[in-house]
Amino acid sequence: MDKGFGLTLGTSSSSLSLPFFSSKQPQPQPPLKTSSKDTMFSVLGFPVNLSQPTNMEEEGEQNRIVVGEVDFFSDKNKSLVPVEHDHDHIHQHVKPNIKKEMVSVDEKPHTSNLHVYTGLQLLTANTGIDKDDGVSSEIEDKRAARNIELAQLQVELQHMNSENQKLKEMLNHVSFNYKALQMHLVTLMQQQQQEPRSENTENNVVQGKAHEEKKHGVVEVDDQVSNSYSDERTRCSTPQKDKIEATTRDYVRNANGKNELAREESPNSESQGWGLNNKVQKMSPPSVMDQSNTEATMRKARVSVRARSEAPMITDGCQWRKYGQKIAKGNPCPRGYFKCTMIVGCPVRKQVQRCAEDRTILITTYEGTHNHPLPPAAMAMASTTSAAASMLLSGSMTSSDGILRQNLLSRAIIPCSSNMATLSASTPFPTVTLDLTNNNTDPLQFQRAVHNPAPLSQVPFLVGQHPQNLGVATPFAQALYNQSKFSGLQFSQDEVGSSQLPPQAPRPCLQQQQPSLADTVSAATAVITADPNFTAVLAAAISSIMGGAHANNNGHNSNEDNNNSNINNRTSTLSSFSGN
DNA sequence: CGGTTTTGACCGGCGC
DNA sequence: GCGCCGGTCAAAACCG
Repeated sequence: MDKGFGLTLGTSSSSLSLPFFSSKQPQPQPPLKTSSKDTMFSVLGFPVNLSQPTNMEEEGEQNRIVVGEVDFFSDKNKSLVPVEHDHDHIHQHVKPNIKKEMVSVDEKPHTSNLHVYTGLQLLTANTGIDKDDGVSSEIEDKRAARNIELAQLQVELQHMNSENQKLKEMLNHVSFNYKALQMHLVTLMQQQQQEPRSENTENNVVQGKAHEEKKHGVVEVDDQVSNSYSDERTRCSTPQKDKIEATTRDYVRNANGKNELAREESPNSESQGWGLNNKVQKMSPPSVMDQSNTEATMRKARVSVRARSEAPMITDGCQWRKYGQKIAKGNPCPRGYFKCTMIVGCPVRKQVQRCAEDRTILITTYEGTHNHPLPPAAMAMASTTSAAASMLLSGSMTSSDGILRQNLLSRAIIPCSSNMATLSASTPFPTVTLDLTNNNTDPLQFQRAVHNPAPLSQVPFLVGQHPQNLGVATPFAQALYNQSKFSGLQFSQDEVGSSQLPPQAPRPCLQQQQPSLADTVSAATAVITADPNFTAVLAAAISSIMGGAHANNNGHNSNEDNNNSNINNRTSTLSSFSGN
């Protein structure tokens, strides 16, 4: 049964005075009225009163619509089409109005003729007018599907909006926590500045040493970190005169415009970014020694990387300036000294020297933490060295749990710990040595070769028999992998060419593994990142370290700060790692 | 010409 | 106290 629906188009005050025509025959139209049965809505901007079935007429397969005195029908496309009998009339009297109103409709955001027709369709559905016509029902199905799709999109949009809102809230929460922690840190620092350093003074008395960084003109106070190492790395006390002289020298050099020297002469300048007054620190040693001492220790902590490279220096993304070269004892190869020149005042330095036993091995030792933003290419290595240094320090506490935590982290990062990297607390500076050469089966051996003193203790640190696993599973390894990519070393034959190697040079073991290494690295990355437990385990390990650091560094908020910052470093590296 | 490298000198720690 | 050694400085040389 064909059913149409009648529409009465009118204004709020009166019906449209449009000539009436009908496809069939003119029928008297009732005046615009709104009854309880009527449904008012808008078509093309006109208020439309749906009054059924008074104006409904039979129109074959088409839906007959009577708009005011104008008779319309809805064609297959649901377009409102006046009946064709009087086109001139339509064009003359109706079409202009319709066009005008359609334009006005289209100009409305999110409003279109489709909506109008959809409204009609919905009205059709709401009014219970069925169309059992096959074509119309097909169209209806399509439109229904479209409506469903639209509804789904709207739901999805709402969902995304709510999710976005949640993310905003999370961001605000994190920002708030960050600010709160920052405030807490500042408060603790201020409190500590006011407290007498009785604890460390007692330590100094007990040890009979008041450690002073003579060259820096700053007293270095022993803390747990320095206690944990041999006395080799502690400095004998010097009279106040030396400090004054050193400080005076700094100021003289400052007057000479040697900014770099001024920075170099004072490790405290590393704290300038934290808003601490360099001069005040020099003049009031006890109050700020925790941070300066920690930073000094951080600067002393080193990360040594062994990698095969024919290049004079591996590319790690940072800019370096060579400031010296020495022939070290026991190694005919000169050792180059480099400073980071990314910004003036960056405390990071590195030493580059070829291994005496195997000159294809390049030993790069990093020292310090960058105090400036790093390019992405340098991020991995910088965060790795920083994390390594802080890990070294956090694990070097006097309490045994330092080692415990260290192992925990290492095992969390690399479950199958082995001998790829070693940690030495016996050298003058605590050093983490990472071997990428895959040559040494005995890390202690090369450790002794690199560091003259025999290790008092070697903490089995990270890493697997398989450097492939190392390559991505740790921040270290990620950085090393990147580093090798940067320097074009062993990990890919395509990236640097093996032509850099002298023909007579024996192929490194790792290089023989090159073809499979990159693939293995990718596979390992996929496997590890696919493991949901990995992040959890790592987070637990970091939390453990942080908790332990808090316990151990009770009252030593500079260490806490370092730990926090380094946790950030680890996290950033982890993020980049996870992003692979 | 400005930045970088080279290289001899210098400094401080440490062992004898 | 002296010498050795690692690390740094700074003037000169070099380079783009």
